[in-house]
Amino acid sequence: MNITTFNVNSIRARLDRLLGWLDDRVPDVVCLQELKCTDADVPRAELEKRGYHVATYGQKTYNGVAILSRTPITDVETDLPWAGDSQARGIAGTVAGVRIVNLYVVNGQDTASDKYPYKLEWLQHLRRYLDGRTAEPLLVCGDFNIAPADADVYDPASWKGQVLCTDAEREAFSALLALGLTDSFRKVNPDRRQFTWWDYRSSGFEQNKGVRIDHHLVSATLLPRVLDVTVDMEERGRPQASDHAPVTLHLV
DNA sequence: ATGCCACACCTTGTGTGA
Repeated sequence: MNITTFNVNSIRARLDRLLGWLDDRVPDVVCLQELKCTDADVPRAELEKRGYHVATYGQKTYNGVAILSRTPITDVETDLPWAGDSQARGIAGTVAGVRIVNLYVVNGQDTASDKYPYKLEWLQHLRRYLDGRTAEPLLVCGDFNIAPADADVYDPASWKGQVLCTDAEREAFSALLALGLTDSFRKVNPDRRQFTWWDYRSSGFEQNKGVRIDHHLVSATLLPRVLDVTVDMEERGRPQASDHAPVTLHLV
């Protein structure tokens, strides 16, 4: 079983690429972020035609998340991590006995922006939501907008103190792990320098100037099933690609 | 210090992303 997290940066603008990628890779489960459209505007029929069950939590213009699965998705939950959040950033569902929480974490824009304290508040709500849920086979994946360590950044000096890399964000990430979750990529590849997002500007991808911000966190009961985590660099290099690469967790 | 690119918006420039 494989589960991909992919920030598509607009499911409508990316539809041809997304469908081409699905036809090529035939993934079991796909967690999408940044749909940038309402549930009604999600091209559901195109996905279902390919054999996917589709659960969405959309929003106009910004945010929006979805889970696609070749087998049924049960117990779908939206409005994560708390009901008072007005932004569509979290959806959960159970697939083949694995509880999957798909997240589009707040970017934060800049430490001086109001969006930055909102990001930290959002992460606190996420921690509260996940607390007590890590005993089951749980996968928390998505675009975390946090590079957990300097090893996850192409130029740590230039990123120091910048949003995605601040101490407060990294502490919030560690606090999630402390609930009983493991950063599966780093567990499997302790020393590998691999990014998941590259800036569209200034040939970021061509120069491999990226950051690792898309993650698969697994609970202790799921960890023994982890085989590998791979980043689809080929897809990121294609014309009209998202600025994120699809990242796939391979389970036994 | 700014723009560099890409996307949505009932667009013709602005906000946001990371």
